[in-house]
Amino acid sequence: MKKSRSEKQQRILDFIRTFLEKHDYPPSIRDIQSGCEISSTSVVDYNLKALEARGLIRRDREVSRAIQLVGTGGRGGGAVEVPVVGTIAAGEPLALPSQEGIDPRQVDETVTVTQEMIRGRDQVFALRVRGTSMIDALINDGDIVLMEPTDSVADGEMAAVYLGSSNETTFKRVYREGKRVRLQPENATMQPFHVDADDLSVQGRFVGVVRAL
Amino acid sequence: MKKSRSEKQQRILDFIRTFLEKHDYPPSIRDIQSGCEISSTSVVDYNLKALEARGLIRRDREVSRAIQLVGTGGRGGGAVEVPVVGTIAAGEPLALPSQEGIDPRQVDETVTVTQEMIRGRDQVFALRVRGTSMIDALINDGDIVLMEPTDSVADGEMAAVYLGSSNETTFKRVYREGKRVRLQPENATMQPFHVDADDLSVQGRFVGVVRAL
DNA sequence: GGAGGCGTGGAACGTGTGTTCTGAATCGGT
DNA sequence: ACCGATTCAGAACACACGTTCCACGCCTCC
Repeated sequence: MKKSRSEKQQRILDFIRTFLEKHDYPPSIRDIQSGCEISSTSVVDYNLKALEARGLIRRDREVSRAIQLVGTGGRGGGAVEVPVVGTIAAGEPLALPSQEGIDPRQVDETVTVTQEMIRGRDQVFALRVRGTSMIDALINDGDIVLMEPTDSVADGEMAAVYLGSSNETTFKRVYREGKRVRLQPENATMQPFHVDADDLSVQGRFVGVVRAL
Repeated sequence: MKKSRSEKQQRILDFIRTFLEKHDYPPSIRDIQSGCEISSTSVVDYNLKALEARGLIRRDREVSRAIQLVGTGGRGGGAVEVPVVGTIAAGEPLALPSQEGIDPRQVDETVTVTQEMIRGRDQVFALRVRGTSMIDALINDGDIVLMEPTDSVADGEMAAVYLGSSNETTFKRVYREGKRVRLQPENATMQPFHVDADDLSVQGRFVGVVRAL
């Protein structure tokens, strides 16, 4: 009576999820055993190790109930971890990771935001802002902006744009003016400047800001 | 060397919160013991029972790590519901509920913020800001500010203050100047004004801001 | 058929962990 | 100063729990 390899593991995973939802603390090995009608604790341990190897959970050894879901957005709550992938400033280059599939585990810094801040948007990442060029848009030096990957924005939107000729990335409002594009700071003491539309590629659209406290 | 009754319990509560944030599972009694530098497990148990009696946590007996936060926002997962208790603006009165024991269930509107925004502070409430008098502090019309109840603030802090003679509440930076107090807007086009220190009572200290998207 | 890998059963071991008990220290009010 | 209530210290107990070990059935491949 063999079951497919992942079926039992999937069942364990679901049990952990519902248990977590119900109790707000993770189940013990023996909770899983009785909850999934498994005959032995060693079988549970065996499958938990497999799940950990697959990266679906994380465990702390020798600690009871030390099971953490890492698969579907951590815990079901209203909070989301967003990776801070770098710093953005006028006049400085910024290397962005590949747009798709940013792995939160590869980024050592993350910010926690509520789901309503990203409103269901996918692949949101975050950038630390350097400088006060967007101060009038209430974005200060040191703030963290949430960005949604895209390659085009509507007129007047705030976006992170890459300028090929000068190899730099900057954060401005973007206005199309024929074949040229106007990059407008939100700072009364700064002047807008214009670049060729072909020289510019949009990296991401502004979604929200998190104040650095 | 006696500490105030709730100080140790507050510390335990904060520790549980941060532990939960870091590990995604609740701490054991001995985790709390070492984390809060408490000498005995029985003391932890004693205070946990007190916290449970006050309704701030929930526990399952005979089960390890079965501590659930119920006080501020249910789950410890990083998101907290903060009640929006009113609107604050220069020149308009505002009725604040009793400082202590604001019941989130009595307020129909709440904002969801991450726990790191309130950093373990207790009794945080929120106010919707009307007007642009604090625009230079990056607080705009329509934004929601998080406030911590207090009756005194350090010089230069932003606070919600009530002026008895004019029966109004306003949100400004507060500077003591002898027997008078200077209320300083954060808007270059506005002038500060002064009130008698006796006429002023501090309602809450600025903790953070949530942008209205 | 034999070897090896994989999933399973059952049991035992060591320790992590909640609980409880006994006293002492501290606090608050009369 | 006295006394009850509260809080704290330290130890011990009982068991919940993660871990490990060994044996067995099942499958695949040579």
